Amino acid sequence: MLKGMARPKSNDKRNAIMNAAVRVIVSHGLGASTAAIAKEAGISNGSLFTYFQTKADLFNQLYLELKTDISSATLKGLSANDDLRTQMLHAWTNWMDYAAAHPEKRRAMAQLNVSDDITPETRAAVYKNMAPLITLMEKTRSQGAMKDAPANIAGALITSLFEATMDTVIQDPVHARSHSKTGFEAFWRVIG
Amino acid sequence: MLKGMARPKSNDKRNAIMNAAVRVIVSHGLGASTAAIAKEAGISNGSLFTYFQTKADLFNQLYLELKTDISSATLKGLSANDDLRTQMLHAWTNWMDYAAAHPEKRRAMAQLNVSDDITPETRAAVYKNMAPLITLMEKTRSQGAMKDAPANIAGALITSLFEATMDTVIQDPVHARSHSKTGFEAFWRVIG
Amino acid sequence: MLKGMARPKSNDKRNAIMNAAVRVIVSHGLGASTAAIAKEAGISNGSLFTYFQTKADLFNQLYLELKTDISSATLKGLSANDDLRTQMLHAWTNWMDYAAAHPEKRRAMAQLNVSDDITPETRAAVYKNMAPLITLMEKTRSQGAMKDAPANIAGALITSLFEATMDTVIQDPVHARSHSKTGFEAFWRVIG
Amino acid sequence: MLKGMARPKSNDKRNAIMNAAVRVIVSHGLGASTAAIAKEAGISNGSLFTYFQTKADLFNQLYLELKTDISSATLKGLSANDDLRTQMLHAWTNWMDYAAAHPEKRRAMAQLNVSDDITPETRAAVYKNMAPLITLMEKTRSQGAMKDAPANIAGALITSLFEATMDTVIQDPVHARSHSKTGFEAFWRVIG
DNA sequence: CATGAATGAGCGTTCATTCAT
DNA sequence: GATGAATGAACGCTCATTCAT
Repeated sequence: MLKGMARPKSNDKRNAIMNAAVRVIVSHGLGASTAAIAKEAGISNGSLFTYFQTKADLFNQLYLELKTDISSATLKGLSANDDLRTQMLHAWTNWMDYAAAHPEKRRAMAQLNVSDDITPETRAAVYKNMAPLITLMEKTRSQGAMKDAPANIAGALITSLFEATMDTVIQDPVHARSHSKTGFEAFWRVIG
Repeated sequence: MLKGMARPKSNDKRNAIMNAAVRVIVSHGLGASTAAIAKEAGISNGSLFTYFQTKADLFNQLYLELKTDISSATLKGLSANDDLRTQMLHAWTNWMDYAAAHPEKRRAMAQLNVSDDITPETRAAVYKNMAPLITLMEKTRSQGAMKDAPANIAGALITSLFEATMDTVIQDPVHARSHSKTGFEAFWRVIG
Repeated sequence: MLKGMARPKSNDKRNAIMNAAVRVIVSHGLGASTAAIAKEAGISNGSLFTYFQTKADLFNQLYLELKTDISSATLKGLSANDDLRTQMLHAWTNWMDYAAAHPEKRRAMAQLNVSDDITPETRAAVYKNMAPLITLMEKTRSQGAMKDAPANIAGALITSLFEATMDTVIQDPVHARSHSKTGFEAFWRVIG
Repeated sequence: MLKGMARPKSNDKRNAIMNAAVRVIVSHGLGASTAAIAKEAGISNGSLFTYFQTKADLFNQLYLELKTDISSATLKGLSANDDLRTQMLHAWTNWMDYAAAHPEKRRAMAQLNVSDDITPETRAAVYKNMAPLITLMEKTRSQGAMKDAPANIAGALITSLFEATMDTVIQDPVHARSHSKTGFEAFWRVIG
């Protein structure tokens, strides 16, 4: 690293705050105090503001990171050579596995989804991250039952099936595999 | 009017508070202050507590009322003689019409849905209100593509399609009819 | 009663408020709300202000009445022919009997004693009511062990013995008679 | 000073709050607002809660501190070799001197004495502080005029004489010495 | 850069008092 | 006169943010 370069401060600490925020949001909602998050992260309340300018800033960065994580987890191992259904199922399964492995992150994300603090810029960045997935979905849609439907309603319906399946998987993890399969089949009936 | 009768509690005022709460929740989230709600309703901050014991109480009553409204709007004109698809489509259309006509109520409801203030009792009462709809949906499910799926995942998927369609209708009201149709068809492919 | 004379409104209701105030002060302190007192009295919160201009006004009148009651109870049956010790014992016993019979009144009085709401005027009126007792005490003092002490310290000491005995009688009513006797003997050693 | 050490909690500030509380309680009673106390202490209202978790907590700590102060002032210079009367007079004089020097503290203490905010734990701690004095008093009592009286009435009578004398000393400080002497003589007649 | 005390606006709620009915 | 809804100032307390150490 070059001298004089802006130090990224401690990435460990930044991550600790992020992880603490997830836990505290899950247990106390978005109204959780920054002090509580700092404490959970093992740092002083003041230090939190060395890493994030404001609480809203923390929430935006956290939201983006959670979505980025899930996005790359979902796309892992995807092969463009496979047929669309195979790719889609692969992505779907990745997604569900991730959600099952990180239920807290999913829960925090669900809260942040409805927060007024998340800016349009963040939402746009999230959207951009998911571009490959959206492309895949669009390709699928344009050849299947929804080929004539506008993209917005199609996207909304599909996303909603993803999320509903995920939430069921988290709430009833014992039957995760079965729920995932049921969800995918419904999904494929809708879009395939 | 009886002698010794003071100004009675005004239903108009109660409604004004409810409506104000909807507007303020939409624009400022569940963190909206009771003072802001009272001001929007055109009453003093203290008066709000004449009509609702606590902020949580207001939120619970509001949630129940919104859900009850939408529930009865949805069931209006339903005829048990029709075949299931016709009944389901009728309900679906009612629901979407209501959502399109009251977008703010829908948005407030979405926020209240995830609020910690809503008690299990309120959720149970809401559930009870929607019993006829749930029965109809269960009957449909048990004869269609999801006949072998457990109820929890089925319910989650179906609800999610409702909500996704509704939100699209609200966000793009110009094409409300078309979105409603697209959503219903997807819905029917999933459950029918 | 003459026509046009200011009606004392309902004395029953006034008394009901007074009695309710005693009970509520005992159980909830001087911070008790006027609404709570009104409810205990079986009237509406607004009506309380027909009988008392302010909460402080109620407290002042109540204090005066409680002190007046105890004053006259104490003096009942006193014969100026008896020697001082006999008169004093008689008064003392009356006082203790009253306190034992009305422990709530005593407790409310104790609270009002330290209230900032009680005006100097009320305190003066109370003092005036107790004049015969004070005279008796002064006569006793001027012939006994405190004959050379200034009146203020003497009065304070004597009052304090009264009150301490009373409070013990109320807290341990089973031994009321014995405590009363012990207290009087101490009192007589001080002043007699 | 260690690195990373922030501004430490200031004992000066804590004391300022305590002293401010005494002054404000004297002038406005126990209903005094925390904001008023903070202002009188020259700090922000929020800062008060850095030093005391709740208003009741402040009151409890204040009460304990006032009582501890007076307790140690009273016991200062006491010699177990002296006869009981000498020891008792020494304590009595200390006490009166302290009260005369700190009339506001005495007044605040009198208010806190009757506060519902003071917990049994605090009262127990106060009692423990005063143990030597109580022991001395018990020894005296058991040899004197009240040797056959139960402890509760004896304690109440004695305490009441202390307090009555103190209050007179404060209200009429010009004759403090004389009042103190008068009070002690009465006290000794009661217990000695 | 870390710390945690300091700040003060803001919150939900209470309550003495007023006044329309 | 009786009623209780209406009022708004006040309260205890929290918390995002700043800044002295």
